[in-house]
Amino acid sequence: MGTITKAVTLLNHFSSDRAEIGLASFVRLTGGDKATVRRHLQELEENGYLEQNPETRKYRLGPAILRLAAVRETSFPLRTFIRPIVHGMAETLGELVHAALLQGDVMSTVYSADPKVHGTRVIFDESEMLPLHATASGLAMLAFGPESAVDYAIAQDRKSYAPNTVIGKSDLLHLVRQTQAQGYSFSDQYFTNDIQSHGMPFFGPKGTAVGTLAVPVPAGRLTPDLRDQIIDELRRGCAAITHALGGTMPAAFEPDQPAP
Amino acid sequence: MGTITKAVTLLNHFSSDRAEIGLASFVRLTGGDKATVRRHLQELEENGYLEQNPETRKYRLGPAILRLAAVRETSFPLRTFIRPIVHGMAETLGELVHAALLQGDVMSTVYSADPKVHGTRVIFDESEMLPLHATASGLAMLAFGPESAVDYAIAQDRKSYAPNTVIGKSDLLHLVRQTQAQGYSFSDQYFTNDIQSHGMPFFGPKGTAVGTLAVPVPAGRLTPDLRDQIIDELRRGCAAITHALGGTMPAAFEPDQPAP
DNA sequence: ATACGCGGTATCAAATAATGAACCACCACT
DNA sequence: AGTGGTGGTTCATTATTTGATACCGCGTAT
Repeated sequence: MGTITKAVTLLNHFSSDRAEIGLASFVRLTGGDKATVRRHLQELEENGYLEQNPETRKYRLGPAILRLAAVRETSFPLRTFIRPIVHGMAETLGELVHAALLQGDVMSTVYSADPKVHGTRVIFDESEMLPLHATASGLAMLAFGPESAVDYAIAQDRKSYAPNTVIGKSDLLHLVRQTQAQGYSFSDQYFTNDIQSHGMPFFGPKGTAVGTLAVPVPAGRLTPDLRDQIIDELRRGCAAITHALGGTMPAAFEPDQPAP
Repeated sequence: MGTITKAVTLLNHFSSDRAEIGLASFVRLTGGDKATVRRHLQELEENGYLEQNPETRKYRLGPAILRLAAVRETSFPLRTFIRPIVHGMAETLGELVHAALLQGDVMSTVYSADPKVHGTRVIFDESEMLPLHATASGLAMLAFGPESAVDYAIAQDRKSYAPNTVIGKSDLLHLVRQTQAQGYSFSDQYFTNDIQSHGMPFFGPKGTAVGTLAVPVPAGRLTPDLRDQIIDELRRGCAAITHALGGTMPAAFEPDQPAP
C-alpha cells in the first residue's frame, strides 16, 4: 500500500458522526504506528486537508477540501445537475432518495433528499460510504458497472451489516445476475434492519454505470404499488441523469422510458 | 518534501479555469518525472480523489472530494454560516465580497458573492488561491493572524502579480504594521491591475485571525464614501462571523461595533 | 503521589516504497 | 517513414518511510 493511500485512508475515517478524531483514535482505527500516523496527520494538516481543533487537539477536515469541492462543482457540476432530479423524485414518492457514485470499491453519496412527510423516516448519513455487496446502490453498481467492481466485491471479505446481509460468493453473484435481469436492485434489509431499498444505475459516456439512485423505505411501508412507483421514478431519474452526463443507457433500460 | 505533500500538490493545480489536466501537463507543472507523477495520479484516482475523463484521458477532481466537503460542512458548517453574511454585504455594497481562510501560506476562498449590479465587475475565481503578500485578504491575515504566516511571507520569494505588487521585505513589513494600526488592509492594485481591495480579518476561539473578508472594486469606482461604507460593512461582517465561530475580536475592533 | 491516557517528540536500523531513464503504442501532422 | 506529441509501462537502483523503543509534559481519575 502506497503512502498516498495510507494518508488518504486517514481522511476516509471522517464521517458525520465522526467529525473530529484524535491521534490515539487514529492509531486505533488504522492499526498503524503512532509516529507514522502523526507524521501523516501533520503533513495533511500542513497542506490544509486537516486542521486541529485548538481546544481538543483533535483533527478535523480542513479548508482545502472546500476549495477543491468548489473547483469540482464549478467545472463539473454533477451535484448541481443531480440535486433537482433527486429532489423531484423525493417529492413525488414522499420517500428519501439518494444518489451515489462508485468510488473504488465503495459507493460515495453525492446528494440525498428527504421529503419529510412520514412519521417514520429512513435515517441516512450523507457522508457514509456504502458497501457494494450489501446495499441497493452497490448491487445496482455491481450489476451494471465496471467488472472490476464485481472482482473487488467477490475477492474481499464481505462484512455483515444486518441479519439479512448476503455474504456467500455464489449468493452474491446470483443476486447480481437477478439485478441485471430485472433492471433494478432490491435490498431486503441487507444493510439496515427494517429498511428495504430499490436501486438503479445511471450511465456515463462509456456506457458503464458511474453511479446509482436508490430509494430506501421502512420495511412496513413497501406495498406493491409503492414499489412500482419507485421503479418508475428510478427509471425516469436515471435516464435524466444519464442524459445530463452525456451518457448512454443500455438498451434494456430504454423501452419503458418514452420521451416525455 | 514528503510523498503526501507531492501528491496533494497535484490536486492543488486544479482551479476553475484548469479543471482537467493531462499527464504531460502535470509533468510540466510539477517538474517531476513522468512515471512518478503517473503513479501519484493513479493512486489518487484509486482513492476517488481524481477521476479520468474517459474521452480526453485528462484527470479531474474525483467524487471523494464531494463527500469530504459534505462531512466538513455537516460537522463544521462554516460556509453555511458565512454565506448569508457575505451575501448581505454584497447586496448592501453592490460590490463583490469574498471570504477566505488561511491555509498554510496562502488564502483559500470559502465563499464569494457578486451582486451583479455594475457594468464593470471584478472577475473573481472562486477557486484561486490568494498569496499573502499581494492581496487585501492576505495582508489582513498577516497583520492579525499567526506569526508563522508572517514568517512564511518574508522568508519566501514574493512573486509580483501586477506593477504595484509590494515585493521588498521592509516594504511588506511596513504595510503589515500599517494594516495593524488602521484595523483593515488596503491593496492598491497589488494583485490585479485596476482593482483596489479592502480586507479585514475574523477571529477564532484562540483570538488569532482564521480568515478574512475582502471587497475588491474597480479602481475608478472607489470614492471616499464607498470606502467608508466598505469598512463599515467589513467590521459588521467580521464581527458576525467571529461571533458565529465562538471567537473573540481583539479590543481594537470592538469600539465601532455597537450591538444592533 | 501515583498511575493512566492523552498528544507529541527523538533516534535509528530495517523494510518498503518511491524513483527515473529507457521503452512501447498510439495518434496527428508533414 | 519521420517527427513529436500524447498516455502508459518496466525494473534495477535509491532514498524514504516505517515502527519499535523510549521519553516528555499535561491533565485527571484513583
